[in-house]
Amino acid sequence: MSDSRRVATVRDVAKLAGVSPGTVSKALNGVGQLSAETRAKVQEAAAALDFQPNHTARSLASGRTFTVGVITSDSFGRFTIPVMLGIEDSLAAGQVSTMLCDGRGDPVREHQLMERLIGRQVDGIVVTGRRRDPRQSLGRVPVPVVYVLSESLDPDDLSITYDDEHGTQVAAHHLLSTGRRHLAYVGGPERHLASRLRRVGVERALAAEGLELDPNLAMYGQWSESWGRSAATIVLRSGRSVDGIVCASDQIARGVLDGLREHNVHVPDDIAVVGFDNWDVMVQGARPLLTTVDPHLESLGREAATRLLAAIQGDQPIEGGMVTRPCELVIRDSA
Amino acid sequence: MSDSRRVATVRDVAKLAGVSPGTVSKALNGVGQLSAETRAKVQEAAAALDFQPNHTARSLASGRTFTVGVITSDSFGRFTIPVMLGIEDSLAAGQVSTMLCDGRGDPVREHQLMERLIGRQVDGIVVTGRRRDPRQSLGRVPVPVVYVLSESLDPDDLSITYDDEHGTQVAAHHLLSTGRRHLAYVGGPERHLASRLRRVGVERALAAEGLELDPNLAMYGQWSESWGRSAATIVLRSGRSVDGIVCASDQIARGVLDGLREHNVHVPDDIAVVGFDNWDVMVQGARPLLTTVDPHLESLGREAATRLLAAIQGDQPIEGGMVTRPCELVIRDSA
DNA sequence: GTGAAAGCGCTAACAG
DNA sequence: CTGTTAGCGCTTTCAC
Repeated sequence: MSDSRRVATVRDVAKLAGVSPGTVSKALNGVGQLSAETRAKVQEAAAALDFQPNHTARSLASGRTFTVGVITSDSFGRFTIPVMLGIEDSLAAGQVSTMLCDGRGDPVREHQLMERLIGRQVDGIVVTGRRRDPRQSLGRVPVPVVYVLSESLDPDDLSITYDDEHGTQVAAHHLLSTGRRHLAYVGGPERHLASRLRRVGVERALAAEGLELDPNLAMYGQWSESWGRSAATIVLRSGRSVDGIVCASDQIARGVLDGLREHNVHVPDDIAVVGFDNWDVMVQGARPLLTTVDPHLESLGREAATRLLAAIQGDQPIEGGMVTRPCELVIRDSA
Repeated sequence: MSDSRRVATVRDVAKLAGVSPGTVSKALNGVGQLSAETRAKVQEAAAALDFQPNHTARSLASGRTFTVGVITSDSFGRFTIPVMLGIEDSLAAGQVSTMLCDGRGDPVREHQLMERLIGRQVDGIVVTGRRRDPRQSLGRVPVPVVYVLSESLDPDDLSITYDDEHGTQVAAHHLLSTGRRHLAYVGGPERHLASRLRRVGVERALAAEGLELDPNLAMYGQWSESWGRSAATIVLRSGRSVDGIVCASDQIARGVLDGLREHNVHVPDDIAVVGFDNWDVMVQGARPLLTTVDPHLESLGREAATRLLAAIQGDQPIEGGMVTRPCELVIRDSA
């Protein structure tokens, strides 16, 4: 379906309202000083003509496109989505739209995307990625940039992320405070920063009670359910009387849960289990419902966008550094 | 980090190359007739100045923004992502970017988004949604529109989607061709078109062999794992000697698998199970690995974008109707 | 082949 | 308070 009537411009509105185009602009944008009367007259005319300002022309004249670019290395995946929702949430109010690009984790491609976004005159850029591992900086960019989730290796960039260590620390603390004493940690691959940081969190919580994490019960593996199942078996066969397991992801936790059930171990009575991510699909499918750590990705996105907006409007320039937000433990039935 | 050197314009390039701005435009865009020599000179100058054309200005002058809007009702969810990947895939070649908006399934909001996109002068719009259920048309829009996944109720719109019925038909056919005779169907909510169509597919496949789907073995429930678990129990308690189960989603299938395992039923030897979606997370976590139907969402997105591009370039106007693409059975270990 | 000129639709600076 | 005047950076006739 297509409608080819020519669309109204400021000139048409001006003519109908009996004023000049400049006045129309001021009236509709609420800038400058105008009599309430004129303003009303213009608004009426605009409404009558169903006037929609031409965004492109506005951008060219004002130098702002009211668009921010988002470059992700997560292929629009599970981590990017909540971050995007947060970004949109805080941008929508300012009538700012986003342009999502998938860098596929390739620095060269990311750089091209950045240049393309710059060519499109975006007002700012958010860079986000799969997981926590630090990433290369985009380098010099003529507009403000904020990194979310994956921190930039350049300390002059602003990175906003969550606190892995704190997340598992809270999880382990919960286990300890409900009487568990012998904890195990089931991580993802050791090469992933998140795996290592989350282990430290468990150790911290134990240390606070004068306890230690048995190195044999601190394991690295994959980010998968099947690794979780294997890990459950390993824990049970270890001969150690484990009564609580902190997992580095909900997927792993689900595997652990399944593994334990197959060995007729009752959760949470015999062993309590905590996950990480608060990923609804995993959490809801798990039996019992999974107690897990929520990194609040959406609010990270919201914060990134808010900072970016402030920088764009010139209120507050971006200053480099790491912002690390706490996680929250969501208690359900597994611990 | 920020770099405030003024960026080069066509005028700068023109001056350096010793030609006029108009010539620069022609040389860089490969239009009109120019001597190879001049063209080279201009390209050299552009490179020397690291010239990046201002997209906004180009849009204003040419009337095309090389941007298409995508309105989804799926909150950037699981169904939108593959579709988006497909769209990007086919658009990227033409240097076209996308603007993703979340309509949250609210027709009013969707309409606002559409107007906003039109205000931003997008060249075309793709409308996509959660699942298959038909949706209201956006109505009159001054640019080409293509609906993907959720078909438009207006037959004058072009809708591209996959064939639910065919999907489960292929699944059931596979079960029958490997010797199963007594099939059950575990659907999602009956109010969802997909649930009903997928049931029909199973019936068709059975009919082709002179068999029927026992109404007691055709069930509707939820799109969840826990419903799948319940359904497995129902099937086993039915007293019917079921040897194959077609599920309306991978999540349901996973639940069915878990339910069967708990009753010590062996899959696929005792009962074979097929899912729907080919959703990696579910498929990989399932035991045994799930045989399932792939609706090829990505290629639907690709096709939608290709059609849209053709319409934008004026090659081929959008004509209304439904395009329904077949699904593909992906055989793994559960059937 | 190439240059000059007009203009896309809007905003912004400056008069009045 | 409001109108006029210049552009924003590019494309695109149309002369030459």
